[in-house]
Amino acid sequence: MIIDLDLQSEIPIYTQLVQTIKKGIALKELVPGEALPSVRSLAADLGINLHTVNKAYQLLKQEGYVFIHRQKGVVINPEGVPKADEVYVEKLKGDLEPLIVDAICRDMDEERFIQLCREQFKKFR
Amino acid sequence: MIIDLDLQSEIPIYTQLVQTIKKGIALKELVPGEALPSVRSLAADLGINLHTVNKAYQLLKQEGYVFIHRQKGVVINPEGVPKADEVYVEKLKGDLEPLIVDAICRDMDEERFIQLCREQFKKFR
DNA sequence: ATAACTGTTATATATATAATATAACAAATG
DNA sequence: CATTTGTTATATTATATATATAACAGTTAT
Repeated sequence: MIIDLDLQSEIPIYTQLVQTIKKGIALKELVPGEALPSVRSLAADLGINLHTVNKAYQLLKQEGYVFIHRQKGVVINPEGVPKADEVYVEKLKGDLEPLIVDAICRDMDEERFIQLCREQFKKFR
Repeated sequence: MIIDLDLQSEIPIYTQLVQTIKKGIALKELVPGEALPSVRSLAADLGINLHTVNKAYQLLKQEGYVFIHRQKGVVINPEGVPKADEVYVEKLKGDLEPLIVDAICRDMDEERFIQLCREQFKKFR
């Protein structure tokens, strides 16, 4: 799995890590039950601090993406990622709003916006 | 125009301000050519610092949402907000990706996602 | 003219976040 | 017994956020 970080980005490194791992799951490059590298080895591979990796893992755990076994390691949730529930949908609506507000202000057609979404979805099939 | 800020939010105040003003434009509560409050009066109304308001206005200016006349004031771009161009579309794709990655990981149906987008669009018609 | 108002610039401070550097701990594994 | 796991703790640096004051240079209204 390729993880290319942009250390100059305004997006925190741990956020980039979280997104990359989620993308790996969406692409099925990472499957339920699969072990992730230890915080130390991944940090060494990426040339970053182990606490930065740990923070990413903790966030993934909090969202139900991974299980963390104290003396074993980090594993993609064997049950699969928790399904979309009401809390998640409300959060998604809140995240979508500013994107759609921008699109409307810039006079982008609803159907064009939808088309962009469909193209993104297509990348994961 | 109602601006309710959440000072405890992890979202910076100036970002909340930018989003609220953009939403006002999308809802046509704010129209091209319309003057916005001065940095001082808006800051006083909201109980925040004038530099926080100024930062929001500068970002809106940078994105072409407003014009700032040095000794006159801030005005919604009379020409209207710049249309969606290629740069914008690329940025939108990048902003959509993490939302769609999450949706896919949580096994949300593409059509359900689209449906949520359409509902958001409906709020602005 | 003068006072009040505009955005702008400058300086300083306080707080929080992000990232790093070390070190040590407890439990499991080789 | 040494190594590896995540965890916890402490400290430091840098940056972002927000505030507080003050002053400046034009513009507008009185």
